[in-house]
Amino acid sequence: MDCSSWINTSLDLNINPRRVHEDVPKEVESKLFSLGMPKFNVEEECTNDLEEELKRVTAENKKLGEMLSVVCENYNTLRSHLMEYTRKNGEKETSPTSKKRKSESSNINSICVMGTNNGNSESSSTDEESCKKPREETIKPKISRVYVRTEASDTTLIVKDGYQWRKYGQKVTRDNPCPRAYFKCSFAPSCPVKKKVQRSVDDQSVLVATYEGEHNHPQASSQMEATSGSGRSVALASVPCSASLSTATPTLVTLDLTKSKGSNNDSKNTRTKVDSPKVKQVLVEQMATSLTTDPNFRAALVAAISGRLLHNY
DNA sequence: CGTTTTTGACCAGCGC
DNA sequence: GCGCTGGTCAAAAACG
Repeated sequence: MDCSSWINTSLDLNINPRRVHEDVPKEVESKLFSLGMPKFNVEEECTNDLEEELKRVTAENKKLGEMLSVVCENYNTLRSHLMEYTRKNGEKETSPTSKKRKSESSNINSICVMGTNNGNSESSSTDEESCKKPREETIKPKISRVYVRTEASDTTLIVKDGYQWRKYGQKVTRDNPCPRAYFKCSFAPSCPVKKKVQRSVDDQSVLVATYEGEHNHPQASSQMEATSGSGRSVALASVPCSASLSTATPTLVTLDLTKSKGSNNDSKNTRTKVDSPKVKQVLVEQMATSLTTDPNFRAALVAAISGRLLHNY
């Protein structure tokens, strides 16, 4: 259920800013201050207060972490119940209104991605069970359904799945006020695959993508990166999901995006999951979000910048 | 200028 | 046969 549970995109940076501060000479400190950066306060009378504050914040952080894990656990339990329920409902669904939908519902294979579609979402809760299997394995039935969590404010009906799609229609359906978008695979002219994307009636932050048919060509994403200038269908399938920060010295901060994906995680199981291009994409987006929102990463940036300045002067 | 998106029109299946 | 609905087409607009 929770993709973040099988691969941790948080870098868990262990930066100690105080150590940086102690190494900064006064002239650099004043230059940093003139650049608008906060002046490092190393006065002794503040140290005790700061340590107390640090302890308090650490304890609070720990408590919040425990609460978060409980909430995630409950969420995952509820989600598994929901998936089980929808799966059973799908089996019962034998009397749709139209002939086309009859054939559609006969062999729908639901996949719940529930990841961040656009990288803006802070949600780290994903469907682990469904993430375990790459879509290529579950596309055997002609029709499959994928659920993708997006920002509720995001009005686009774009589901990034590594393929290149051309929108050919949009329609408001009776049972859902949100419009349904129709896409054809545009990577290969002969590819018969179609995709319908519509927001869920129950939860409008969830996009429901219904795939019809099978691709008769390899996934476009890796070739797209190299050959096409069109950035409309962005996929980062080939980017390894590895980032590391060296904190051995306060002056060195390294983002290692060149590591092979295998070296990132010992778990064989996890590696299999990461091999799915869709999962990779979600991971990369989650990692980008983690980086930009992680206060530790910001602290590391400050350390790196101050360290660089220290070297220059 | 080529490609993609938008959107109104059209078509086919279904229920009454 | 008629109306409703979902799906597709294609011309125009938008975009890079």
